[in-house]
Amino acid sequence: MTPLQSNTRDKIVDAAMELFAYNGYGPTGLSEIARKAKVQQGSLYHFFPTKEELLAAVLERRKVLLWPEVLQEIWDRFDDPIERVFKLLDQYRMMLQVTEFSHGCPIGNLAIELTESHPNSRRLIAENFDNWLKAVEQCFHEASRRLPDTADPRRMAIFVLTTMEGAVMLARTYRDFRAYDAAISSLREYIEGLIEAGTSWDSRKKPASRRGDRG
Amino acid sequence: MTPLQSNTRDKIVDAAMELFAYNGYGPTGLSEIARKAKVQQGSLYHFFPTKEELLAAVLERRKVLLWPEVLQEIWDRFDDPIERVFKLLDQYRMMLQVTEFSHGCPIGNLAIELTESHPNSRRLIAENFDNWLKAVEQCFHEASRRLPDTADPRRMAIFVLTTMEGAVMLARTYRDFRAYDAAISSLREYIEGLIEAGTSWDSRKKPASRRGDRG
DNA sequence: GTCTATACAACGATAGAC
DNA sequence: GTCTATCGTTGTATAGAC
Repeated sequence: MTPLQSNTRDKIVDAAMELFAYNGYGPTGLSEIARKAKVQQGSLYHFFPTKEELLAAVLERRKVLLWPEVLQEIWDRFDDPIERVFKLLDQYRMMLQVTEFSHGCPIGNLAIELTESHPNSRRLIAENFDNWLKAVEQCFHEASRRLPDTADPRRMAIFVLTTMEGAVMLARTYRDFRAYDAAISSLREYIEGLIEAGTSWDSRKKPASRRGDRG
Repeated sequence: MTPLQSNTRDKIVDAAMELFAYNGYGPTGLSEIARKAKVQQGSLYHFFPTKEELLAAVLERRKVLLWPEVLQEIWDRFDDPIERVFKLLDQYRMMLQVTEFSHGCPIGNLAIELTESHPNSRRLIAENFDNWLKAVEQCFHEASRRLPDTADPRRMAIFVLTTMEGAVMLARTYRDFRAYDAAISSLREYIEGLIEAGTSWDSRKKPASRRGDRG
């Protein structure tokens, strides 16, 4: 009912968001969140009766931040949709490098930690993945002129996401980029293979369907 | 110095292994482990002075179990190395199905939970990945006659692992197999594309026979 | 809406009898 | 090597004054 959003609430969500990404949800104590947010622990319970409601607010905020904090700069700087996808993968690589492998994918981390034990949060995690997938799917949709008719933008987006999540997991485990770079280069090979197939025997594409498929 | 391995120790490691896979390392209490193993909590500290030493024993045991519990049956039933890889991926799918998405990859879970906070265990987790990668790499090495010379078995194995880990993560989050199946089908498309490339412009490669042993 | 004090449970780890 | 009792800490959540 208050017309103005309380600043305290935002500080709490921001602090929790960072700590959940860094330490995980379970290991992060509410007192730690209050300390980092520089609010009193009582305020915390004023806005979020339970820890899991705070988690929900964090996951809602992550959904909002996908565009301004993850995609926007890349989308502004690069117009080519395929390039956008690989710049996005570069960005996760840079994040690993800058943080010395201490930050992984904040959504992927919570997915593994919480899907089983916190069914309510599972849905919000899925929505975060959904939005990410939609953005990447849109890239492949926009590049469809270069791709075979059989190429499925949604399926390609899923492949990009699974590769990224797996690659981040291995980079953090090995604390180097060998596996990460290997996975991304295979993904690139796959997508460039599709582009080749899409432009070679189909260079004047899109008028309608044509035969000529595999074999 | 005891010539005979204590049975109590094994019971503890087995119970801990299962609970760590199911609930994670942090959320699993030592009393819970003792209860499940049906030993007294004192015994636990007799064999493992700290919880992290028990974790190390669990991760060492996972390394030992890779062959008999994950690979052997598939390797026995299927000779074709490419088929072995995809049957392995099928097996993770079946595990998800049988456990109703409650079990993911036990190593991947611990990787994300512990790489940052438990540097000592990180090395053992990496060794588990290494052994898995070696087994899959060996498959692609054995199939090299069907693959282009440029194909790198190690890099392909990494791609299989990242895809599997990402696919398991999404399956558990969505609690259905749409993303899992999409990712695996893209991976299959990638690998079959390599096989096509390997046999088309190179069909008389490597003197050995390579004629229909599929199925 | 802020702040202090505290209830109540669970945790990892330890001591010491047997 | 087994078992019980318990220490000291930390966790989430609450109560109630202001």
